[in-house]
Amino acid sequence: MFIDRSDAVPDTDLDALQSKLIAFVREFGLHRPDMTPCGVELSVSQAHAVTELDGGPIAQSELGNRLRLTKSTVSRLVGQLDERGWIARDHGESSDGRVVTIRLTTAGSEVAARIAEARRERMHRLLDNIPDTERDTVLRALDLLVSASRK
Amino acid sequence: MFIDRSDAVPDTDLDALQSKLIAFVREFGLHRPDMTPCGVELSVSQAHAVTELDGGPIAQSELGNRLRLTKSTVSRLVGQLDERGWIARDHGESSDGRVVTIRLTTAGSEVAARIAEARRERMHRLLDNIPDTERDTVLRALDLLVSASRK
DNA sequence: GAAGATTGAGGCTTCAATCTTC
DNA sequence: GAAGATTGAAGCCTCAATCTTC
Repeated sequence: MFIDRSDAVPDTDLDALQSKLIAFVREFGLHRPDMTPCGVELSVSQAHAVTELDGGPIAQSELGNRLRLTKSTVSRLVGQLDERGWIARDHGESSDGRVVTIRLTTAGSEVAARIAEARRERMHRLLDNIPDTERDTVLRALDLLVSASRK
Repeated sequence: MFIDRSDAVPDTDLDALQSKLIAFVREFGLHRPDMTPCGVELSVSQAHAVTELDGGPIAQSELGNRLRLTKSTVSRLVGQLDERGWIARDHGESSDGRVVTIRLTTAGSEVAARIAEARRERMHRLLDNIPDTERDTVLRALDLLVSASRK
């Protein structure tokens, strides 16, 4: 009993995708969680969290869902952002007494703006190294990879 | 004094690339270094190392270069693989007494084969969710991203 | 009992300092 | 002094257990 894949993906494409994905992860430094992205003095997750919170206050659990992080990770992450004075924890926002709502402070919003600018800089450097005619290709390919990963 | 970018990349593309890249990192689980990839009981770096060593024996420093990992990380990584009996450290391979050569043991080669198969499975699931006509697009886009990251 | 949040223990990676060899 | 390798200290993330609230 075996799986028939004669009509599916050729092995050469599989090997190519593997090596290319690994190469990209390494080159872009995605295997360094505590690396300061874009030259800003914070971790990758802290940057993602602040960016996400810049869209408005959300529940701590929801932040975890969007960042794909565990409850414990989010708890400590939020604690760090709180110590830095970048976020505030509201405990009476929801009718549910268990949920903690996170919102950006004024200082936090300023950090979010700096992060956005720094990250835009890095993306700029990246896109500058890609031919104009290929940029749409890259953007669409990332869309395909994201949606394919979700399934 | 400001930078003129009228002929460069539009901001909409920058924002798009940012969010797409972040989304891909999260969806594909790239922010979890110790996650067992492809269902195999080892870390991401261990899997990468074994895969790299499957091409033949190399110096420990060279392994670090290919994996984009620090000397200390590689030292501990190699130590773990040695404890598991998957690699062997030769110390007289090179004429240089400082260099340590790493080679896969028989057990290590078997692990490499299992990893390759498991990763191929995952890539297969990923590619199956991408339309046939778009697969070349994705592969070329990854090439562009890797080379653009290197510069 | 289930869900949101927190805390303790352990793994992965980095930086800095140290040792050995060149 | 420079380069390869190792060890100590610290940050980030996960799992498991615990507490609170529903």
